[in-house]
Amino acid sequence: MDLSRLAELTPHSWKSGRSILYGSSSLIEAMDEKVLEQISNVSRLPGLVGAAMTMPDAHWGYGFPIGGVAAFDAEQGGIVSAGGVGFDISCGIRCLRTSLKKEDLEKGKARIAEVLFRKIPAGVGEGGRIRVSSEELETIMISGAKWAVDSGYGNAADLEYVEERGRVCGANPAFVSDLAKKRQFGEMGTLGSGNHYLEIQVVDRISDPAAAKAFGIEKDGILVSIHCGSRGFGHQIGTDYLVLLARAAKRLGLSLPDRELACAPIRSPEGEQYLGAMNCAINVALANRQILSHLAKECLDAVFPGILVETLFDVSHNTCKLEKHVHEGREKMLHVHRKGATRAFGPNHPDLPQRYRECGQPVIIGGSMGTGSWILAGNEDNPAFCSASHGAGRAMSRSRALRQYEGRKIVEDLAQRGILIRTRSMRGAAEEAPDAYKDVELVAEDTERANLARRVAHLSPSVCIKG
DNA sequence: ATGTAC
Repeated sequence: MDLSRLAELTPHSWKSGRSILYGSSSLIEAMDEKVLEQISNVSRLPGLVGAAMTMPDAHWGYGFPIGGVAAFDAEQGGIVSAGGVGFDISCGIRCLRTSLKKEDLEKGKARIAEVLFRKIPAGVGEGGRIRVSSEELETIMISGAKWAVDSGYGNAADLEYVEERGRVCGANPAFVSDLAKKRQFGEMGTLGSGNHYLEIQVVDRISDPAAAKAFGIEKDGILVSIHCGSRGFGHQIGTDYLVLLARAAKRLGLSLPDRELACAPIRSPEGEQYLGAMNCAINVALANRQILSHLAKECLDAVFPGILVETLFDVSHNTCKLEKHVHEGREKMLHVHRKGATRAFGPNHPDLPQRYRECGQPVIIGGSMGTGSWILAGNEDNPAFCSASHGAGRAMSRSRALRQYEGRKIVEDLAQRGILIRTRSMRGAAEEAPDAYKDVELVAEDTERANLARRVAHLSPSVCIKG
């Protein structure tokens, strides 16, 4: 991206019209011009409050850039957009802390890789062993991770450390198509494909000891991170509502800068229907990660008997949420779209569990396959409607990565470095090559320098089950 | 992201 088109606000934020791009000049320069074009389009949608923003890990997406944040006010004709949430609704990361230490893991590393690979359903169309009835699915849509806990997957203590305590309000199954429901019956408790993974990680650097203590992590400790979403269910809702919202925009005469930005006023039948369906998908994703956490725990217990596994936190990064924010000195209820962006509540936020009230919400930046990840903590004066980066962010398209890399070689190279990848798709491994992503170190550093969140601990991968 | 593509 050509920096001369942007006004430098700070060394880590750049402005163009009503858009703000967060990140240092090197990350912004490396971004596709499309990111600026897309976020500028978003900034012209009705009812936007403040600026449309991109996080340091942003890249080109469908309509909205991935790494995009935009808040809309229903009282000012604000809109909701399916492209502003993404197809994988409520995709996110569940992070588990364990009582295991680095040296204990080494002894059982190959074994846990095999057990996880056998037990965690992963890959395109890979169904799980769990079958739910249509009545159960209705309950899942309303109760999210709470349904999973009530059904024996995990325990109530987990829910305390899941965004919205495992269940969002406003879910309305009546607005979900039969096709979306049908696609989910066999997919509860499955990882999916693409950038999804289940990874065992070693805490190898602590940069904020106080927050690390609150998060219950220490150097050489072992964490498990599960990155996945709402599978075919959310995808189908996204597909269904792109059509419906485009029709609504046309009917209401909204002029859209890009047809991929199909949207409708929050206060319109279609807007309300989308939000009702999207909230069902959030709950499905939260239930999915709860089940997967339980399965992972069973695997860990089989290989490391007596291991303690607790939920550190569960963050979604593809959502639209109604939240209270202070803008220009006034309190407002806003619909905040975060597409490939993590919510990052700061210290003293009333929605945080007591344990994290003082240090702020755990913010997870999931790295690419074989590279590191970061855990950060939310700041009280976050400038982006309490949002932060969600991952390394792609630097290269999937098709280009596929041309450039060979999956098997990527997996072998990582094995040489002691990182065990288990996948059913070598094509996926090529698409997910570490170098097809931005440098997660730069993303985490810029996230901190832009005041979006502050770094707490660096994690390095040890075992990774890829979708 | 996706029972991977109108």
